[in-house]
Amino acid sequence: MNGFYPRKRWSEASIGQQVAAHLRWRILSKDLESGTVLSENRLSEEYKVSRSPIREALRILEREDLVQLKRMGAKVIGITAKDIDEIYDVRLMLESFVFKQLLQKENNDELIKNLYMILEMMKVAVKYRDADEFSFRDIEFHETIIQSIHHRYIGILWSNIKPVMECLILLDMRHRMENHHEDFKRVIDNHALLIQSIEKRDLRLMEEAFYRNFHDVKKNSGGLWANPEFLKKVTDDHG
Amino acid sequence: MNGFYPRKRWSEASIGQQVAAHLRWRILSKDLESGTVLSENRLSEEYKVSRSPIREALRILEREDLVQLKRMGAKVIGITAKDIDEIYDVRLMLESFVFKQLLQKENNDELIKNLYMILEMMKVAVKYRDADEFSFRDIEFHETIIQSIHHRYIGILWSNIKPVMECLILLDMRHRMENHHEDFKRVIDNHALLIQSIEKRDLRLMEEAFYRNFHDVKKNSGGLWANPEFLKKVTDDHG
DNA sequence: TATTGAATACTTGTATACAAGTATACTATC
DNA sequence: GATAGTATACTTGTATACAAGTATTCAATA
Repeated sequence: MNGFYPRKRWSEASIGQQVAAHLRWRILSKDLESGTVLSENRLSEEYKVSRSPIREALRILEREDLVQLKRMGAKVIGITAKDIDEIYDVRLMLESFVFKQLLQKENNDELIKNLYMILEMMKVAVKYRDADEFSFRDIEFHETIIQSIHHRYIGILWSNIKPVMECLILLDMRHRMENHHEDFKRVIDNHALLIQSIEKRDLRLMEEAFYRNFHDVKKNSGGLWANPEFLKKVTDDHG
Repeated sequence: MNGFYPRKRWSEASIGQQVAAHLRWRILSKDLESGTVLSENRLSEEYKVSRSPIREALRILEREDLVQLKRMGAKVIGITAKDIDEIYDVRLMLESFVFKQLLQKENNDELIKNLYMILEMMKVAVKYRDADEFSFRDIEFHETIIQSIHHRYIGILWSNIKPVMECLILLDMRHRMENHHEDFKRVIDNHALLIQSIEKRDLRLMEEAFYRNFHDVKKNSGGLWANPEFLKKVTDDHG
């Protein structure tokens, strides 16, 4: 398994949440193949905990559509290349919504300041080649935008896709940091562009920034999703 | 409490899901006031079941942001008038996204056929003054649109807001059926307009249909949200 | 009177026990 | 050999037991 998460305050989470995070990681990194059937008892033995937290974990993953709870065991659903495209689509949808709301506010200075600060931190993370730190800052960047309008249901929706995105970005960034370090400049630039679009209230610019990021992340560059081996695994999944 | 749900195959759901549905109803119908602290033990006694399903129920409601799980008890968050506005916003966002995807398909006949069928059923429900049936068909109508593009994460997001929307619509429609029966013609018309916009691939028409429905549902007509007494309760909540 | 401190009651998180249902494997029979 | 039927092992759903931690209450003391 790809080294799992950085131990980032997991200690204060319940065992169920920890197991969920671990299973999520295993599913998204293809350690657990799609179609695998998980039994509460076996997981209970494997993780050396009782069934209660295991059940909690499976419910969490069910909500994220990573497993399907059936009469007999929890079937791993996993994620395909198409799904990865789609989850980025959804984030774009959320941020477009937010952007339009921001246009109606007279003052977004606070948000812009925060975004620039996060951007600086992303640069530092690149400088020190810390893929994990970069990933978390990346997530924080987008979360900051999305939460800036204090829209309850937008927040709920975001919280629903966040864990999966976090895993995907971590996986991707770790891969890039190893193999395609030059990518990060482009990613940074795209984020800078995004801030500027908010500053200038320029919808076109925002869409361009998104389009570029979309392209850079998923197609033209050396991301994990462009890795034929990984992609094959990902594509075969739902076959 | 407002009569609760019609007993619609609840039997096959687990106790936890049933309790969650019941609590959701109590929260959204303001039977349980915002700020109330629920204890697993007390709920366990009240519903005459063990803590296991109660815990499951509370986790479900936490994901829907209806309660906040704290160290000591689960605090009811409830819902405000602003929240109701926002959840409709979010559904509009989802359906706009879907609409744009539908524009790229060459053939939406199947979807359109299904929508017309559901619309007919809504008319029948009105004719027989069955508010519950109407509500479920209404939900089904929108769900049919949203699921039509088979977009995994859009589906997940919808499943997240669906239970709350279902409750809200049920509450609202029951109220209208009693007090403002004439409203239903307008609602039907708006839905017909929405189908036509898909048929004609007319984005403007869709937005108009949405705008009308939005207005009819929440502002100009005799819905529950226009009921000063209920609205006061709703507004005071987060105070 | 105000404050400190201990006892108590209540909270959640986890482990375990039990019940009901399902798939599987094996045996007996045709 | 094929099939029907039963026994067994495994599954989830629910109930209960136990542990650790927190708020509250109430009394003793400054």
